[in-house]
Amino acid sequence: MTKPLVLKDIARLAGVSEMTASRALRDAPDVAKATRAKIQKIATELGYVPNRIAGSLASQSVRLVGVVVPSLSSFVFPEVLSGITKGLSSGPLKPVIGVTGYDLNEEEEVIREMLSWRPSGVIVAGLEHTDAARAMLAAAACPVVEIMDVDGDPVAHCVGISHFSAGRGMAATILGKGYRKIGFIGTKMEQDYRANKRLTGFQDYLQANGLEVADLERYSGQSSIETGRELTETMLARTPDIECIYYSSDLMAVGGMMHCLSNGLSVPGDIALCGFNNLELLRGLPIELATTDAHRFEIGLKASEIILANQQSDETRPDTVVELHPVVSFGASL
Amino acid sequence: MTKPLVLKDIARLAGVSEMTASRALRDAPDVAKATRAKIQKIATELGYVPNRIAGSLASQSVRLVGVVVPSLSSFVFPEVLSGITKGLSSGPLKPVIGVTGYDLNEEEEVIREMLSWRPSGVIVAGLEHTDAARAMLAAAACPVVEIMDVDGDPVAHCVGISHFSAGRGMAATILGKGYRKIGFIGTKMEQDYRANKRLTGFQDYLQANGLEVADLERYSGQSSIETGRELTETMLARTPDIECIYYSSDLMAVGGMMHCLSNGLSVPGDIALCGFNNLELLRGLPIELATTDAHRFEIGLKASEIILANQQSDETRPDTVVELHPVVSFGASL
DNA sequence: TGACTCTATGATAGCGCTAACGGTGGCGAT
DNA sequence: ATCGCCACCGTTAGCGCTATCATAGAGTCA
Repeated sequence: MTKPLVLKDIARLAGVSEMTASRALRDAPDVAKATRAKIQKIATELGYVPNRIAGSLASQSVRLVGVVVPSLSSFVFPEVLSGITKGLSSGPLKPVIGVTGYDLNEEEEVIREMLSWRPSGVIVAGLEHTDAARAMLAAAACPVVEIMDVDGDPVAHCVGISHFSAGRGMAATILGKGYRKIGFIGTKMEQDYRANKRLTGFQDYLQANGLEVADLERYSGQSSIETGRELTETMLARTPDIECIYYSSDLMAVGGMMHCLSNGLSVPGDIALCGFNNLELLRGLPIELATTDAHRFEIGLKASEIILANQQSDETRPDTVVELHPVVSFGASL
Repeated sequence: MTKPLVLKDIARLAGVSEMTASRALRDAPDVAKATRAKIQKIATELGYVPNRIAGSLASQSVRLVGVVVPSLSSFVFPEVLSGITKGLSSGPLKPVIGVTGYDLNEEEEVIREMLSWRPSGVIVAGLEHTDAARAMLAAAACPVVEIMDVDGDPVAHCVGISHFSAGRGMAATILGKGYRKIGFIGTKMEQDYRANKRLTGFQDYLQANGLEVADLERYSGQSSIETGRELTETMLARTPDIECIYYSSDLMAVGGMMHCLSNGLSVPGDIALCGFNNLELLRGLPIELATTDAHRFEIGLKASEIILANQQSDETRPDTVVELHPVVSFGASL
């Protein structure tokens, strides 16, 4: 315990050179079966854990993929991570998560940190970055995939949906159902670009149909059931004849649903509700919420596949852009 | 882009030695102001990102703390991570997350992977590990903190609550309210040790009062609102006169609540409900759920403080064990 | 037997950075 | 002048591994 165990120790004890020990422990070829077994036995017994810092430096390869997301508590990114984990599970690459808190400067920091470990790939949520972050991503010596969103100018590869058209799509669905007096409840956070794009798309579609958002309520801070509930109450008090509310997130919409349940309002009879993301959480609620599936798992999966496919760094290979198409699930709340 | 930028390049361009460049970029002392500025300017312009692999190897220090958790989608660990992030935010240490999927063999793998990077600390959820994992943690050259649970035999430092007494506490609360016919709905997953400890504590207390669990329902897979709802329905159909159900997680209890809301059952009139964790999610629901606060944020915070406090590796310093005490919040569902 | 494999192992030389120590020059104190 | 001291910068020697090439030995074939 006093002296950290190094490869040299294992080699000495096994009576072989460091090189042979290294090969044996990495399952590299060119080692006799008996030798390999002996070395591995000694290493296991001593609890030797190879120093990957040294290994990575020597081999100039780090089998890690940096994943940069804004938040883990918003319920949306864990599923993206599942997709990434699934996609990488067959190979030697492991995901490493970095969280930015929806702060572009923090994101720049996290990206710098990630790149300083010279990973085999980087996956970043969103298309909006600081100039420095964009420069780093563009100059990175590994495949880079921007995920979640396709409305913008990707640095490199890109997998996501158009939040603009998700907003339009939901507007179309709502109008199709005959609602005309429509409210929107969404985040005030400027840096939640995707939520804002949905609002823009939503407003665009309404406008194109001679309508506009009848009432708009915005909140700062994290979306939550509680906030959704409060703002729904506020909006209904202010604009009692509103027919339908579109929320920038399912969680907020669930809050709206809870307000209705608590106050004896029928959904969609008195008021129609719809959210965004199609969170797992929606299953089992008293009312099936209309929402848009954002393909979170598939986005993660696809992103990891792109990383895998670009390992042999072709450099000349063009950047992939994969646009998935958001699907409105009607639910019973509309 | 063809040739990766290294420190030597920066040094050459600035007309200084590698050592001076290194010092300048690390904000280390013994560099003249003007020299430092020049070097940093060149580095920024060229988008140089120091190679931390090399840096860490040379300095024999990795400013990373490995955090090993079973899941990110269960809503409970993100808050622990917030605590850790908060605790580390003042210093140079950064958390790195590993996910095990409640699988001890996978956990062993993740721990090995973490330790192979020679981190400045490791935080692991739970006290149950494979023998190999325990051995690695015990032999680790950095502070190790096991979190969430104190019922068991910690390898090193430990911060958590007693899930056994959380179970007892909720049983006491329920009995105190006068309920006698009590059901339990919990995970079947053997490896969710903490949930099982709560059940044991719960049963113990009932038994000590001449009672036993009137009906028991267990599920495999992740806990969810949907599953909670289904199993509540099953249990109420089988044992209609049940008075109170204790769930192994808030999410399941919310499912129970949703079943009641949908079926016009009054809570706690017809049936009382209680969960565990005191998830953020509970705020804003139509009925305030009785639950036990597991101090998730504080656990993360405290764990990171222990890591910080043990950086100067005293070796002789005794292991810290911090037991936080779960707090039952009565709610309106009991 | 020599020439040629092929397998298993070792010696050497880094990977890109930093710790540790060694200068150098300037300046004030004696 | 001599010494000491300090601020600044450079030289050297690794950190713990692995890529690469060299080499020993055993087997193959003409």
